[in-house]
Amino acid sequence: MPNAGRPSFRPASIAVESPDGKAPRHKYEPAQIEPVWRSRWKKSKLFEVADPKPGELVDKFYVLEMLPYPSGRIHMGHVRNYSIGDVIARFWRMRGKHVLHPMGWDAFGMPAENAAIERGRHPADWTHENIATMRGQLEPLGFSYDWSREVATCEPEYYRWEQQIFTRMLDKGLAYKKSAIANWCNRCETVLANEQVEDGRCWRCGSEVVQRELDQWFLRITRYADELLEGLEALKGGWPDQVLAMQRNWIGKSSGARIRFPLTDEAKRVAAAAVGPTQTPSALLADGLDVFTTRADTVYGVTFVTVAPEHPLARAAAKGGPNAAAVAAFLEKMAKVKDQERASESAPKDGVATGLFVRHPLTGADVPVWVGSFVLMGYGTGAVMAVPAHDTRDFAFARQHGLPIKVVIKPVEAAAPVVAEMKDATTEYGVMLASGEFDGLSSQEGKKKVAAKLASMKLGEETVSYRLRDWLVSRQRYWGCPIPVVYGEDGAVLPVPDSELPVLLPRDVQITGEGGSPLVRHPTFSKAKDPRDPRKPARRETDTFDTFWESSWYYHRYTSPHFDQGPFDPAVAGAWMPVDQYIGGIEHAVMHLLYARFFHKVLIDLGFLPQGAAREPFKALLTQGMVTMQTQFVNDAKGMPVYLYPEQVDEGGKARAPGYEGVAVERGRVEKMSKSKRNVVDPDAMVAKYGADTVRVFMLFASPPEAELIWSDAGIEGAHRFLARVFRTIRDIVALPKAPPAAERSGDAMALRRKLHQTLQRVTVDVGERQQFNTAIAAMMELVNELVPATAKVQAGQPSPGLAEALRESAELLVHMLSPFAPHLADELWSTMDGEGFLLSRRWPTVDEEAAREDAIEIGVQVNGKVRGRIRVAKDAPEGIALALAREEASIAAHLGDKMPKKVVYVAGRILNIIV
RNA sequence: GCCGAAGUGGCGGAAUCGGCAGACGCCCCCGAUUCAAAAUCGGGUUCCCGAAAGGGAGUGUGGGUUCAAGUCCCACCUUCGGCACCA
Repeated sequence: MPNAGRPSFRPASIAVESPDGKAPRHKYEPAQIEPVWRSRWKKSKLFEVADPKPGELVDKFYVLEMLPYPSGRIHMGHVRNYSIGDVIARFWRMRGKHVLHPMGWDAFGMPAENAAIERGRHPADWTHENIATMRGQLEPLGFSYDWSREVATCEPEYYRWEQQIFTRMLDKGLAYKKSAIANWCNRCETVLANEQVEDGRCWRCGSEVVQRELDQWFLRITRYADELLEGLEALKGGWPDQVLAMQRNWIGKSSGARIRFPLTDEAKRVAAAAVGPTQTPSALLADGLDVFTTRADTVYGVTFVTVAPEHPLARAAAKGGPNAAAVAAFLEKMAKVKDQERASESAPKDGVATGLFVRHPLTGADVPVWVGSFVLMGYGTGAVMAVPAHDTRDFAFARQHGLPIKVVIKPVEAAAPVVAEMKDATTEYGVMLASGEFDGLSSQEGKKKVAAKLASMKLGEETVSYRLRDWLVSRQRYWGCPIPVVYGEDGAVLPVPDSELPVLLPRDVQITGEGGSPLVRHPTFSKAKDPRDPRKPARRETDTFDTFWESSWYYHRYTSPHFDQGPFDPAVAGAWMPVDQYIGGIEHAVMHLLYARFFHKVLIDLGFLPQGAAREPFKALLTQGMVTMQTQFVNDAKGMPVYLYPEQVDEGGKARAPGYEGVAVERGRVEKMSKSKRNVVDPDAMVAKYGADTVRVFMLFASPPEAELIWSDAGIEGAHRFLARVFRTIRDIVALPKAPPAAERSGDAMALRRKLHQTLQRVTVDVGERQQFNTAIAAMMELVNELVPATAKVQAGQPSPGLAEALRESAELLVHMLSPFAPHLADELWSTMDGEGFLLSRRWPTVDEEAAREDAIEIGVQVNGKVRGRIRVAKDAPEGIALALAREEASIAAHLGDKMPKKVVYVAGRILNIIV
């Protein structure tokens, strides 16, 4: 973009006369500078970006920060996230990219409902107020958002489209209903979120939480399991390896075999009796008990079979099996224990015998069926064949319950273990034994052959299993997007037709936290008409969507936020997508990012996006760490900690809180900033005190983006001092008398230019490639540390040809480099040097490689691996020269003595190591 | 428990590909400036021994590979993130 014709702006800062009447001084007053520049940016619509026109070749760059939940006030974690995003957005715009940088609100969610319960506020009012407050808090930080694209997900203009997407998913079989377990409080008659369960009790009334089955909506994300897994390959390099690993493990693909153990007659009878005459038996029990195993080679070592407490056979055994009472008691006990604890390896291997038997598919032997705490219904088939000799958990279970152990694998070059002497299972691959026709085969071979044999008997097959489960999207809550379905009198599940969308969330509800979802109790909401025949009544679905739904597609909506013919304009979305840089907390590494990836693929497959669109929505991902701070507390009469806000502690470490005045404050651990621990710093107060630029620079300087950031008041002072130093120094440079151009450059001038261009090089790489903003700022600090004495030298009139020009060049390049970090200050300083327009509209400066070049560098010289001195040599000096120089160095010669070097290791430009 | 990270001076951190540990900032100390203070400017600042020159130790712990390890390998400890209804 050419800069011609742009007006220059007047500086907003005012010169202050010093009281002694000497030269006017300039004081860095952010409060004077920042509002002026923000209003100039706004007036010129600097941050609004036009959509690429069809067919136009645009070098676009989509920078996206995870949209916030409007919880009430902005916290430092948001400020950090958005400061990182803003540096990236501004940097790439200066690099000539056409940048999209939007912001919005993830406005549905539980806290709004909790506020309604606790304070009687309507969730809609509470949410809208919070959005207004938080938008107001973001404004003074000077982020370069295109606010004309703002989105709030609780608006019908937004959620109507996710209703439409849902009906399309329903058509394709991607959405379905099945029974699932939820936390249930009998007293409040309501479903509880996991975080609302404290020690197995309801957080509100304290009564015991039970597991209850409900018919719920699921999305078939498992259909995309393979693609979600394989897609990770394409993200290598752009996404952190750790996130890719977490997603890979979450999907948890494992290859193995499904093996069917036929039921004995008695087991069949018990199973049939339990399901009753009208219901068909579960698919899991149709012709036998299916297990999933990755070790088909150990099938001859099966001594029992373990099923999950939720397994249909366990249920049946509890109702009518030979050991029904004990099984029923066990099932009741397990209903109160979370999967996480049940599956833990150190957990007791609780279990109970069902008294039922199945037949071994190859030997025909009767195998007892047990119910085990560690078997999870959600994985595989909810049943495992137990091979205690070769599986750690089965081994522990067998020992605990006195079940037989049978060795069927031996190491290749050792004898088979003796059962009586075994202390643990031997899980390594080896050679099969005591396995009939398979004896002598390797584990790898055996797995295939066993599976093939079972397949020929129609009692098994090779298969893959995923840890990933289908996504449960139903919530029995009010403040969410209504699921657009009605149920006909005949029980038919009927999607709401497009013409009747959106299904509006009614405003007139009673929110008490008791008696189930407010939508169920609403007088008219659930009363609907049958779309097939409007004369017939139908019952409307009262569940709402999981709020991960909204955040799974919002990044598309930003591309055409006002489009009213569909969720987004496919052409515009196609032009902007994929997101080039996504930035957010590491806590979203698995769920949000997996759901969003899934949605993006579904949107393409449903035709909402062009078929040829890139199948991964986020090309690059930056996961930032949390903002933490020391907690401080005093002890109350019972010795319990009473946490204090930072402002409740005076400099002497004494409390100022009511009731605890003057009490010595104890310092607790450093924890994530949270209201409950009161270790919070209000962004507003910091901006008021130091200015937005200082807050931004500190956030970026204090830690690398992916690491935890520990807030410190002293640290922010340092950031402020740096900016004040930049301000003063550049004003001093601008005020220098103009000298005629020097014909030659002094050593000082060359050294300064070298530092300048090396700094530009470092900042360019640190921001553009490494995304290490702390080191970029450190580099600029180093430059300023050299500008200060150089400026003083010129001010003092000491001759140094070319230095004044080098200083001017430095000032000019520095404001460009600094502008993504401290945009208000940079534009202000730019205006004092008669710069045109805004820095954001200018091009990022180019490194003068010649000026940056370093001819001689210092390298360390080691004697026997210990550094004994340093020499200054050319970067590519040959070994002979380096060695000769080293010998001349007294400190090195002293260590060498007259010993002959045994070996010399020389890496040019890095190290010289002499071994004697 | 499982999956993924992190651990470096008094503090936040730097060291980009195995090559000078501690860049930059904070704190603290000394000096200049000032009637004085703040601010600013200059200097010092890993620890131990030493007056100094210099020497020794040192990147969570224990081992290993290497001419050379904060960086690679093995084991362990501690802290943090996620674990499917918090977002």
